[in-house]
Order: sequence, then structure tokens, then C-alpha cells
Amino acid sequence: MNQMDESIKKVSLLPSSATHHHMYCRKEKSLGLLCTNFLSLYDKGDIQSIELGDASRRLGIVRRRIYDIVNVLESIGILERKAKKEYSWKGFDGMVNALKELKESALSDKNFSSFVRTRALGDNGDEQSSDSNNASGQDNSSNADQFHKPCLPSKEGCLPSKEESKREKSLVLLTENFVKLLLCSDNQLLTFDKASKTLLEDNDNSLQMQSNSKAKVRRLYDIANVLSSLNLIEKTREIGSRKPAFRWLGISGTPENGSLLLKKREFGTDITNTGFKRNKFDGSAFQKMENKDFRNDINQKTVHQPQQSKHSSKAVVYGPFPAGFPKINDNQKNEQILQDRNSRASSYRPPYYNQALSDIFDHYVEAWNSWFAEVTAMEAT
DNA sequence: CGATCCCGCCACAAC
DNA sequence: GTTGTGGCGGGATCG
Repeated sequence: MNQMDESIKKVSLLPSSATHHHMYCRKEKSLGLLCTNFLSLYDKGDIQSIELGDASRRLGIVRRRIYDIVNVLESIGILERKAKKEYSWKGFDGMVNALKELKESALSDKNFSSFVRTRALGDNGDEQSSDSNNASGQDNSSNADQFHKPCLPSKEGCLPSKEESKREKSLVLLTENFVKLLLCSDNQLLTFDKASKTLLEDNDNSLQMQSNSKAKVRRLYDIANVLSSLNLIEKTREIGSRKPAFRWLGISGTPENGSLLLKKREFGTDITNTGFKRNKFDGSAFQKMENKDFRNDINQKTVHQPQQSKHSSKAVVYGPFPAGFPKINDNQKNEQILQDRNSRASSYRPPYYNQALSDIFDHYVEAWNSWFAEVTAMEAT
């Protein structure tokens, strides 16, 4: 009965203007991209306070995503929660401080460091070819119970220290521990595998833990995306095994002037991220979007389009840039991190090279234009 | 097909 | 009740 309703409802959502064939690109909606946009919106120097509703509106994304971004940014010290729906911008300096504290905390926390040593950073890969079933259980002597860490000293003048326990729930804690891990494994590659094994205390595989960590792993992806949009880490692959891995870039991955975005937005584009839904493209996308304010917002801006990728000059390039397009000229900065990165030589080549996106982009703009026409027409009535 | 991870339901806390 | 937060995991995309 219910299922029936569901499917019917979905079908009926199909807009009359089903002109745009479905062309959903997940990358255009990635958390990392959203984070980049978020930063370019607020890393302007004179921003003191950030109101979440405002951010949501101006970025054209649902509130839920703002929480994701804000939570990890807070863990990194870039933001600080002031009150409901309100954060203050701490920016680069805040991040530097937070990272320093995280590192100190990690180093002094013997639980953490020993835990890391035994589980995560046992260098060379283990290759058990067959039967990996309930193999060695020899390690985990004392199941390393969470390294809790209220790294941020409760100097909060604003918040009652009462509910601080609740704060360290998950995304924030996970982020902090992830960063600590990265800080400890400095300049070494940290494989995704090791990271998740280490962070998601799944000593022993009970079905409970199994599914639990499976859920948590998704969060790890989220966090990694945000961190990489900050150029704090880079997604790579292990040289031999091609296993996904992270490399810590740290402060050196950011410009020296204290701004957070290595890669500024180029040709002045809008940074909203409204657009097509994942499954059924729907013209009702806009009706879903919060309110009408964001439409006004869009009005004042130009055609929105997928942003330039984070990931220093490698990886994907969005947009219809012809070959000779006046591309970024922050190559100097890229050089800077490249230098820094050479500590282990091992240059990494982007596993994928995006080109088809040019074409897609055209469709994207076209679709958006027609949609925009609809909206303006509606408003005119 | 496995890895990645966006989307949004919904629980629960805070008004 | 309404609103703000944010776990959580289904299932769409990517590689």
C-alpha cells in the first residue's frame, strides 16, 4: 500500500517540461564542492558571524548539508559555534591553532598513539590471499576504547558546559580523530582502509559492529571530502596496491596569506548549488528549495555552474573551458605545495581525466536557462 | 560490480 | 506544538 503510494508520488512529480534528460552528476553536488563554495563565500576576511540559514540560502543547498560542513569545519577550528544557527569565523588562524592542539593531544594521549602504532601504521601491507576468516586475533589485547578527547578546552564563555557531552557525538569526534591520525602519520600515506579500521573501533566482528562501522565509513568519506576541499589532505592511491589513501598536506597545502582556499573561484560565477535531483530530474527542484529568497539571490547572480575542482590542478575540471581558456594563475601556489609534497617523491597521477563534462556543462546551462525562464515567467504572473 | 557518497527520513533536543 | 540538529543508511553514481 505504502510502496504503491510512494511510486505513484514519484511519478507524478515528473515535470511537464521533461525536456532535460536526466543528467545528474554527483560531483556537482559533492560535499567537498559545497565546502569550497562555503569557504569562498565566507573566507572574505571581514566575516565575523555566520548564520546557517543565510548560508543555506546563499549556497542554494539544504540545511542538512550545512550541518555536515559546519561540523567538520568546527572540528578543524575554522568555525566556532556561538549559538543556535550561528557560528563565528575563525579562519586560518583558528585552524592552525586547532591543528596544533590536535597534534599535541594526539601525541600526549598514549592511548591514541599506541593504538595507532599497533593498528594503523604497521607499514607494509599484509597479504593473506585466501581464508581471511576469523584469522589472527592476536592483537587487540585491551580493546582500545575510544580515545575521547575534548581537545577544545571548555573556555566557552557562551555555552553552558552542561551539554558538552552531547557535543562529542560523532561527526565532530570522528573528524578530530581522523585528523589526529593524519597528523601522527605525518607525510606517510594513510590508506583509507587503515584509517577506517583505526577510527572505527571494530575490534572483533560482531554483526553489530559490522554494520555500525559500515555506516561510519560513509562519514569518513564525507569528512575526507571536506578536508580535501580545504587542501589539508589529498586523495591518492597507494603506489603499489592502488588502494585509496590520503596524504596529509597540512598548512603547507594552503596559501601563505592565511586564506583557506587554494583555488579561488575563477570567472565570477554564482556559487549556488541548486539544480537537479539525484533520481528524477524535477522541475520541482526549486519548490523544494527552502523558500523564494534564494531565487532572488540567483537573480542577482549569473548562471550557476559547477565549480572548479579543489584538488590542486589535478583531478576533474568542470566547465566548458576550451583549451586556451585563461585558466587559473595560481600555479605558483600549486608549485609551492608540490615542492612540499615531494618529500616522498611518488608523484601521483590523476586516475581519471574529465573531458566529457564540457558537453555536459552545455546541457546543464541550457537546462538551467529554461528552468530559469519558467521561474521568471511564474513570478511574473 | 565494488567503492564512493548524496539525499533526506526521522529521532530527539531545544525552544 | 515548531524549529534546529544531526545520526543514519538506502540506493544512485562513479571507476
